[in-house]
Amino acid sequence: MPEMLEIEAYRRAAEPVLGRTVSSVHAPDEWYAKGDTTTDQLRAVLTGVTVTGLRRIGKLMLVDTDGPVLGLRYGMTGRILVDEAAPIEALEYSSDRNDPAWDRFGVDFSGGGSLVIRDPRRLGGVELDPDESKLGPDAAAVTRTPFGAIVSGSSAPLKARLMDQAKLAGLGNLLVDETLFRAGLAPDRRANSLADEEISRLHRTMRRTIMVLGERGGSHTGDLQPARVRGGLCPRDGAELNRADVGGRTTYWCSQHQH
DNA sequence: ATTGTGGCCTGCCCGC
DNA sequence: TGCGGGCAGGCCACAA
Repeated sequence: MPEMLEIEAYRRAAEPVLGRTVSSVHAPDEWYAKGDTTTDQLRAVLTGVTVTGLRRIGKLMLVDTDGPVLGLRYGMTGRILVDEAAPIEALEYSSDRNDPAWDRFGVDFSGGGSLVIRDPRRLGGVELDPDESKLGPDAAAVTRTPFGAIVSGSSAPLKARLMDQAKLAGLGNLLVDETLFRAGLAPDRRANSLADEEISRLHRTMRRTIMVLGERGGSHTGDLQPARVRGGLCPRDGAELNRADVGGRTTYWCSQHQH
């Protein structure tokens, strides 16, 4: 599913639309307009604007224009199509089918081309001028000191804290499980129980994991990923993996080396 | 404020 | 062969 790595790939794929002007807006799904935004508003406000920038904070993609900022969320199954081409053809837990009926939002540009969100399960959404201050620092960029404060500032399970987008933006279920697997930390530890050395190790490991999986091609390319099934065994030491709900998400971790 | 829970969306897969 | 239940998780509303 799209976590920050996939959203970054989407952002890069969208770069050809920089400088283009929106000629028409396709917004057939009222459910897909989030916050105070309506589909009428999307059509009225975006028609005629020129794209001036493309940014990403965590899983939120931001399209800057000479009008409002357009915020795009992809949920679990959303993909981007730029000029009819998809940079990522298949997603974990999504369909291999590719049905235009799943186009929930899109814009056409003067002189040709388009930007479309195709999302079978409608878990993504579109919002005008989203409140960027509601997100914590991006996980790929956060430095040790603020990261330490984020981890230490909560008694919630470590995994829940790392997935709290208001505190740290970008990690989803797969990236977090892979990071904790590599760092040797148990997801159900209380976040504020980590020693300084463990926080440093977690910070290093998180950033390295984001980098490595980014190079491999996505959040589903982790070493733990093939073992994330019932009865799976730890790829590092062969021990049984624990499977439990942590932070509201199905979580796999090694019964031996993650403490 | 923090933390935890449940529901939403829908396609796919498994077992009967 | 068809059918139904369970499952996936990002996000939000809500409760305590």
